[in-house]
Amino acid sequence: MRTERDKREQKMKPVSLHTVERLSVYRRMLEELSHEGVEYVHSHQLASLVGVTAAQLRRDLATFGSFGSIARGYNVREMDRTIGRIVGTDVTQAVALFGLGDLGRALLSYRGFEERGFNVAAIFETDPDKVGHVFNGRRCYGLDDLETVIRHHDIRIAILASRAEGLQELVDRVAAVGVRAFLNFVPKRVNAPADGFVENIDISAKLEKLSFLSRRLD
Amino acid sequence: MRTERDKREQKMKPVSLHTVERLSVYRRMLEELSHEGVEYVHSHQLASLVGVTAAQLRRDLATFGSFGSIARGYNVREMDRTIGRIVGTDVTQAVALFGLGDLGRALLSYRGFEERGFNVAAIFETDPDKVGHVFNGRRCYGLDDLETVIRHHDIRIAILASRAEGLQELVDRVAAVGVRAFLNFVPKRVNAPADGFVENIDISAKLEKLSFLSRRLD
DNA sequence: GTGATATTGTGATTATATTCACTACTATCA
DNA sequence: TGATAGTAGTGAATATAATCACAATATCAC
Repeated sequence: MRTERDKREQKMKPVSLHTVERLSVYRRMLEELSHEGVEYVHSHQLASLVGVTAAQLRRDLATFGSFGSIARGYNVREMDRTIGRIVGTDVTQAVALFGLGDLGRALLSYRGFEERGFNVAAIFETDPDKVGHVFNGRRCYGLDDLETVIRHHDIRIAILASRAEGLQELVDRVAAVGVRAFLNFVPKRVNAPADGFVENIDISAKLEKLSFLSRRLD
Repeated sequence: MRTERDKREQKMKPVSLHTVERLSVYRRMLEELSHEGVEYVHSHQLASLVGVTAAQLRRDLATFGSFGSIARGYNVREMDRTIGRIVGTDVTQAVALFGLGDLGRALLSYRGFEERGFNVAAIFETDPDKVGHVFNGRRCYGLDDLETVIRHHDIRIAILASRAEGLQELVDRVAAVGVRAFLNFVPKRVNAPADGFVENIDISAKLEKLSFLSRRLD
């Protein structure tokens, strides 16, 4: 049998995830330029600013259409908005934070969420001392309320900053309510639910990579 | 024409950075297995646990030699040690943390550093209220002492969690004292110094990637 | 207007990463 | 001991990503 998803992905042009990640990088630089009052930018300028080749930048953008004008380059503000539309941050999305330890607290005061249209609508914790209180203007719930709160706020993305124990079970339970995207800070492998995605942020792995690279020069 | 760099890289076997990143993932799972008392593991078992193909796992390991035994698989503890030796975490390395805001504080209490042989030997801050004090057992210095402290502790890796302003200048100054590896949490592009490496941890980019992916299903 | 210039978007090419598929082998057990 | 089942390591094939290089064309100076 062929699922709905198969059919859709067959029709849909495959997009490189490398490209999608770079869009965010371009976008940040575009906003910096916009802030400086720059109106138009050429591919080789922007590319050099973010450290990629001009050809790659053009190819990345061409994946989604044709946005530049010959001999004038790309309109900074327009391209910023376009990328926002592509990645889907043109409308605010509700996210839930799981775990309010040191990392969770740091994430709560991370301004990048709102800047990019992500609204931390709820916090979940197992610690009864935290449940029921409000942190940085966000209410902290116990896991009993999980389904209700996620549905009520229409949560789209879950940020995992909890303990490693029971993480997979938590993910599965959250996925069952309809959440498909998980940003995982916990140094523990989780399987993505069906039709879902897990992105891992692995500090140790990055550190070990750096260690490997710098050792190589000696 | 053949450049100096070409010659050097020809001698040195090129190693895929994808492979290096996966080594860390394998390693974490190996430690979990070791903790559970597992002595030997087959490529397809370990591969399925971490979500890669068995062929890829074997290829990754084969980059660095031949560690498994036919029909018995890989010795869990030995492979763990081997990976440690490859990435260079068999000896403790001193790292410095730049910036003691919310994120910096969270990183200070992140146990992954010590677990992987990284010792946060010093903190640097511009806020005079913090300079001179001790946080989580680590002394906080002002930028005046930068060169002295880095040399004294033989700092190898810099973790960037400061403000975006003046980041490039900071990196260049730190690189001038011999630090070649930078782990950048600041949402701002930095150019790697000559013979140096910058690894970015970009939370917004990961979020936008998730947003893109989950939107795609609708 | 018009020609000179410079840039985008893209087909063709190259480089890199992953997977396939098989060989040589080793532990196990009859 | 010898047959068997099943695995690691790897050359070959495939898939994916990055780069090259150029045709088409918009802008601008005059």
